Amino acid sequence: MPELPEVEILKKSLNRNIKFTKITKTKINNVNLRYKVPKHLNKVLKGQIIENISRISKYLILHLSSKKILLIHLGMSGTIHIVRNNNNRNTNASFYNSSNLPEKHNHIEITLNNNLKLIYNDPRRFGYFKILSNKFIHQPPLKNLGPDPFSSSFNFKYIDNYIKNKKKNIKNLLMDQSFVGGIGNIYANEILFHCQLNPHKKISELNKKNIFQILRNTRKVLRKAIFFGGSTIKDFRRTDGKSGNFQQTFKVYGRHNAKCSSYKCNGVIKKTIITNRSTFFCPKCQN
DNA sequence: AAGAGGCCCTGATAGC
DNA sequence: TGCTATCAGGGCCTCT
Repeated sequence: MPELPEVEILKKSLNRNIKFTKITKTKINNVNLRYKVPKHLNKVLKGQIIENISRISKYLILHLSSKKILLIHLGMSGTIHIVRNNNNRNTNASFYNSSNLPEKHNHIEITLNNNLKLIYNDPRRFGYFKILSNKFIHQPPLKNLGPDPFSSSFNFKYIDNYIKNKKKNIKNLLMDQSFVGGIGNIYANEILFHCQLNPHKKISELNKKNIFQILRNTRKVLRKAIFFGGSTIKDFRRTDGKSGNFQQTFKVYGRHNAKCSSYKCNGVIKKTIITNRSTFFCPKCQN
């Protein structure tokens, strides 16, 4: 489910609402995620102050006062909901209340000392929780990640050098987390449309102009998605349960058989499969 | 050794 | 209504 924009929105919401709160209790309802929920999770979290919340690629990171970190990956369908503990009255619209909270798949509940509770919900169980030491940057899974798309190390020289002697196509390159961290299927499709690049195009055929297009449009599309509150296709929800709106601006994703929205283009969006993932593009203006 | 494909899991929807 | 098949925002593992 969540790609960089959705995790970034989640990070900001958590920083607004739970930064410097103390964890009083952890309840594990179901240990079955991609990896089993660590047995010592409760022990590690209890009494900890959440000093900061950051994001690397699609990973969410809670920095604890013990200097350990809680790494959270949301997989395809993970969401974190902020719930007010006692919401009998004085209902605050910016949080979930018991009436719109999902009933199934609430794997983990973390109670805080400010009357709020975090609920991790994940129907498909591809997400996971992991405790890491303060050297987490140099440990898997983070150590193999490419630069953040917004960082200065994601630049022309880096891309130009990275694609040398490689054979894959441009869509798989964008989706490759060791090339750049955070782009998934939706945004890879959208970025390539804005670059007017065919997703099948081999990276060995990219010219200088193409590389600059990739740089510019990657940042443009992701920044816009964050501004629109992320994309809700099926089940992405913000921490308050509301949907994102970026999906209304999709140019190609999910738009097969629809008319291309490019100025003066009369092409029709086509759907194909690349490495098992749905791929959408306009055959006419993406070459 | 890079790259393609299978697979983990549940739920929604389409088609018969 | 009720079955079965297909498809989902990811990424690890295996095989070539």
